[in-house]
Amino acid sequence: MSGERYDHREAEPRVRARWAAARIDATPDLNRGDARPKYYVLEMFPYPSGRIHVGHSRNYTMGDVIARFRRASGYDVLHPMGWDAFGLPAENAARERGGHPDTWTRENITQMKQQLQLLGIAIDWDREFATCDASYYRWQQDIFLHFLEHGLAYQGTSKVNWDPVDNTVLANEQVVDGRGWRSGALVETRELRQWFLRITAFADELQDGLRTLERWPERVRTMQANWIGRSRGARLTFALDPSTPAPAGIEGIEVYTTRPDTLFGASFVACSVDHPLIQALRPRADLDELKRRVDQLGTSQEAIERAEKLGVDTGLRVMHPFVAGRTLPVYAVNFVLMGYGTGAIFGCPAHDQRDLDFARRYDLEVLPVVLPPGADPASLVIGDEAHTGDGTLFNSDFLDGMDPASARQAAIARLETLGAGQGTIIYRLRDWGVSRQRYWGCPIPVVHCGTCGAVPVPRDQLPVLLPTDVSFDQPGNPLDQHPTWKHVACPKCGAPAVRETDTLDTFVDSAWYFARFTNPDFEGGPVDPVAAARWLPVDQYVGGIEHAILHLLYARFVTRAMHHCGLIDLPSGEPFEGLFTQGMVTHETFRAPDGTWLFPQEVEERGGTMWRRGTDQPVVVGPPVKMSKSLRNVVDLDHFVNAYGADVARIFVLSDSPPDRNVEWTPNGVDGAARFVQRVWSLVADHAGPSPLKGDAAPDGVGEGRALELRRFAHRTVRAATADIDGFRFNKAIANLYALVNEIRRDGPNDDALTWARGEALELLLRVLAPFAPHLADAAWERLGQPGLLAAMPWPEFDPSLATDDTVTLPVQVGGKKRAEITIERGAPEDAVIAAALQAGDVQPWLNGQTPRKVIVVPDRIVNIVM
RNA sequence: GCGGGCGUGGCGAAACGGUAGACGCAGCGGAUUCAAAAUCCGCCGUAGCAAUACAUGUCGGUUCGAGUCCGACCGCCCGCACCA
Repeated sequence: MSGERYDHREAEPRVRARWAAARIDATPDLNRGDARPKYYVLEMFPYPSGRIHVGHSRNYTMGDVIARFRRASGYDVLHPMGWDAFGLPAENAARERGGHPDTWTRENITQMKQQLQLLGIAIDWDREFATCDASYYRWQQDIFLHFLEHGLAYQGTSKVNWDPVDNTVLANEQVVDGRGWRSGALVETRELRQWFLRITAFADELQDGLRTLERWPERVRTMQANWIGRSRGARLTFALDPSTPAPAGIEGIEVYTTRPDTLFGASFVACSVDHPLIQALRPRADLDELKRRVDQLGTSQEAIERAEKLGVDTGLRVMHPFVAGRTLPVYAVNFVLMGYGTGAIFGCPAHDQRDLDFARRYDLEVLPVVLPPGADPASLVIGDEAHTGDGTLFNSDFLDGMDPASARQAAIARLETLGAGQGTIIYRLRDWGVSRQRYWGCPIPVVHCGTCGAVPVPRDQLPVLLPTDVSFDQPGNPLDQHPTWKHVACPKCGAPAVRETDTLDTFVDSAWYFARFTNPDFEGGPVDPVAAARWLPVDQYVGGIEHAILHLLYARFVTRAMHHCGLIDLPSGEPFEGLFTQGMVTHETFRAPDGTWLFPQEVEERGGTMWRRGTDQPVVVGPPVKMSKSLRNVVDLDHFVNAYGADVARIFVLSDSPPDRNVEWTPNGVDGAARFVQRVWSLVADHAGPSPLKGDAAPDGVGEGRALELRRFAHRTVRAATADIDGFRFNKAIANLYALVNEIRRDGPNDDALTWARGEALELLLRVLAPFAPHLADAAWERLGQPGLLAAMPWPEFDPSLATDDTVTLPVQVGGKKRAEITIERGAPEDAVIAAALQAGDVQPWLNGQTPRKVIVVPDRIVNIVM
């Protein structure tokens, strides 16, 4: 043992310099003759929020492992990086600390880029851009104009959270318990003119396309399908009962339902407080009060749905379409939204939980019409739970005896005959409101003219640049308050007009950046058709599960819309062929007696409990949660890399936990990874004697004994670890490498054969380790005197004859419990396996001398003797 | 509230429906050391001297065989359209 230590402070920068000189991160030239199959790896680009911590590193490390693995496996790899740089936090920072959002953002980008480089992530930085670069958002404005021309962008109105004290629109995140986060004022709801993108035009395609995404997690596809929410149902109109007083001009209420089969169980009709009928009845004290309460909930769906179900009886009644003389009360309620369906529903309490809760509260009739299987129609009582499952229709006239699915058809047919309604398909998905009343975003390229209306900014006048001289000392949108910026001549008639002061939702920025990466300098349009055709779709996209719905759906939509406008040629419309959703890095939280959060380096353990470092203050330790600056449970990347090295961070965040699950950052786990690095190094430093690494021929004896065992183990490890990387089981790949290190270190005869086998195993180890711990692997390669860079070498191959054993050990079960093991030739015929199993000594006592009823043999896996 | 997911030793985990606990951490014992750190070797689900029994959030089901499939429940996590 030489005792030589691996010095990451010396090795990591040196190895990175060698990579840089060899340009291992460069994207291969499109036009070269010997192009290989392409592979586009992309991590969701980050919001430049400040310094990164070790928690951020996991996403990029995973992408880097994939990129390095694919590069070695013979692909032309594109692995770019950029910055999702517009958004609220920069504006908040400007308001709180002064300065300009642009300055704050650029400083963060500089820092984060350095830190990513420190981690050794092999990114082609030549393609870097930030969404706040005018050279990027200029093309986004161009895309917006195309959408406008194709009817995919339009103006409408929608509700926003309004802070009456700050006179500003609040994000849902900025509404805390119904109050503005800064002012504390009760939030109001306002209806504003806004820009929308017509995502609903692609609802069917977006839903159907999910079926083709075979390399997406099933749960993400399910969530998106539910979000789009295509449903078949019926629109029908309940005619107002002429004997009740109705507002002039309103003769009926149109509702949408997915359950026309339950129409005979209807006991009320419920309208949104914003429904035209309810508006026509106002002002009226009880309705006004309900409207006020609804408005105070804000616009978030969660708040609305969690609120207690409330309603006001309008006093109006409507007539049942199927039953002459039967009328239903009409309520205004707080749980029906104007934006979904027709803004009105009929309630069938027996078969819908929400309707049942409402009916119980207001003492409305509960009439079951679907009889659960096996239930008795005479004694069936609906308690606190609605029956939403299958059954047989009863109490339902012409539908009696049908199952719900047929009853739906029959009810729709009858409605259509009566002229009272028709079958239809609707979507839960709403058009995408992209207007934001904020400064730090992409300006919407439109001018509002008193005579010409909304006029697109001519293409030759793009980009509409954000003004830099803005002030954040007053609330509201700085663009709106800017003294000159918005005042321009109408592009059409030349009369004085004003610019649109709304900017685009930052989800628009991230909905097409992956396409721009294929040629970020292209001047002929948003996307270079040649480069996009070469590189798209992204072969492997990596990011957090929190983006399962919105970001991914918007990107799928924009890709289709761009294809529709001829901006991109991607008939599938699917930008991401493979998707992997990674888990977060978590850490315990620490809290001082006075309630302030403490950084991990501010606490220490003494006598089994945690104390504030150097004091006698006890520390409250909280459970591990996602690393975040606000809770201070973060480990700074620069400090960590200085102390342990980038590779220890890389190994740690990928070992221990499956990549799609969270991993808890612990000091002990870090030490384990650091120990592994040193073990690898000592194997390298101590390697001497005959070795394939020096070109020595295999000595006699490598085909037997320990040498053969080690060779088999090493080749098996390459096979398993390769499959693990390919299948995103990075934790298992690393566990296999740990096991290989243990195996190389195991005692054995001190002979040339084993020494040579160790050299072979060491080479295979380093080559498979290279994507995970690239600095260590290349430094070790150099230390072994090998020429060139591991980072540029092809992926190692294993010898199938060594990776497969010719005997297998089978467990023998009796009655499903393991009683013995037999070792037998791989692929032995079934009767030989049965004979060996029945003769096994440990099996005999369990047979009691009887003949088994049955013996189940799973070839090369298991034997089960059934008595 | 609605939609989606997860739950296995003291801890992170592994396990094509086929030997539950690979690999790592912690712990325990030993070697080395004047001593400690580091390093190395061994043990390590629970009960039991052992044979064995019991163990994958809880309860039930399918199967020769269930951590894995099905149903109900409990707990935690993600999303809910203006955080990114």
